[in-house]
Amino acid sequence: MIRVILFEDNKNMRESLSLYLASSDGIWFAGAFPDARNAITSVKKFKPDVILMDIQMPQVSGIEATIEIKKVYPNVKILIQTIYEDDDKVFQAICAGANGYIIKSTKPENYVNAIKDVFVGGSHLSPIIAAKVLAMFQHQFVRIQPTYIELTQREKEILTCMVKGMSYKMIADACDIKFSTVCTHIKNIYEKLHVNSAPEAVVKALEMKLV
Amino acid sequence: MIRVILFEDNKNMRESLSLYLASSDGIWFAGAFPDARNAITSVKKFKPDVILMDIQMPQVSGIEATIEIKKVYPNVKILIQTIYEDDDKVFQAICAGANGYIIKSTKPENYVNAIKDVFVGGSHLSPIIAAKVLAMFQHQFVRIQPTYIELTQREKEILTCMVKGMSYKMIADACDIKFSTVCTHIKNIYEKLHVNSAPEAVVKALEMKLV
DNA sequence: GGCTAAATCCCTAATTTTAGGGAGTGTACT
DNA sequence: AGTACACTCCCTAAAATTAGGGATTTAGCC
Repeated sequence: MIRVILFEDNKNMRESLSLYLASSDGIWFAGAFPDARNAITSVKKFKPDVILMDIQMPQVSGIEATIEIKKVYPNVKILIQTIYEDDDKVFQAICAGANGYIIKSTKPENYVNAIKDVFVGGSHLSPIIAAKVLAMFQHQFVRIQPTYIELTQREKEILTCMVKGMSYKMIADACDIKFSTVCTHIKNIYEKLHVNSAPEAVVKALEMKLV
Repeated sequence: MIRVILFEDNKNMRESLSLYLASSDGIWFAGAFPDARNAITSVKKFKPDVILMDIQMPQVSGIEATIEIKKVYPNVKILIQTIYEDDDKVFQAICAGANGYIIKSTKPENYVNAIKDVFVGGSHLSPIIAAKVLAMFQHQFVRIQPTYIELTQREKEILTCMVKGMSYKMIADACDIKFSTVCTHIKNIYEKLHVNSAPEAVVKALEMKLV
């Protein structure tokens, strides 16, 4: 049996969800709360395996509650359930440590599926949310290089050293070349990247993921 | 009806999946292929809405095929189905533009659910995969600040200017303070961040997401 | 062979940054 | 009333970076 508690400010929603969960196989519904002000004590008292958490609640938001609970009970699974599907909320929820994110419009059996998924260590994301997460993920990692910049092997090597915060002298040592050669390379790098200083070059290198 | 094609090198798997999909409601199964060498021409010919793609295939991997197909047909939905659940494969698949990732052990009806999810613009991730994605996501974005560093408002402002590649003089102008004050602030910043140069400070600022 | 690009080296001089030091103002908290 | 801290400013001098210029060697390509 999976012990579940619910945080949800909307009375109707809270009562109907409670009823549904209480009558679901494999779920032991331990309690429902209209706000998350005493979330920690509730968790301590009811020892849930999975928490269903609304985002929009008076006093303490579901995001804040998630952060607090995860700090003290990192193994409790938290399933966000909300009507919000904007990037920011999704982003915050994930960063807070949520184990799943389902939108409220889903069929009630999806709640049970999601609870079972997160209980065994998986995550459950509604398709719309999953799409958002993947999009954010790609945006983060896929290299966008509109202006294709060609740095030579040596130049990349030296740029990498600069990113590490090394001085010209240290770079010369590390690459086993003369100080003056480092100067030359860096001059060329600046020209190729259209920058005029080390910090600028470093920022550009990082954002273009050249190194 | 959702037009679906399948890339899968394992004969048994290919045939049983084909059978199952061909008999599923709402799905028009258009074809199955043992490798992805002519993926583009197959897509052109069969005009699928959704492609089921294995990762491990001879000649051309499912990841490579995904990249190629997405380049030409960005609107075709690609659903990765594989036995691999290691971080690297998941990561690559997502970066390649996959719209979903399901592991082969799932029940056949999950295939149909996933196909329907991606067809309407959502994404579908198996719980284990979703958990991995969320973990990677958190790892990327959650600020790990073991050494809690407090920069004052002004210091953050100046650090931001440095990240933009501005010189001391430009910063002084921008913040409407004297050059010497900029020096003082930067000295303090270096002390707080335990660095000795502008590039280092910039890198640290970015990786600690202080700015 | 001639050409090009990468990589190496050197010089000078201007400019910028960094490392010391000290010092005054205002605000907020105790 | 006193203290702490953020913010401001100044000075000097050493160190590092940037901007010019030019030069050689090696390797690959036509």
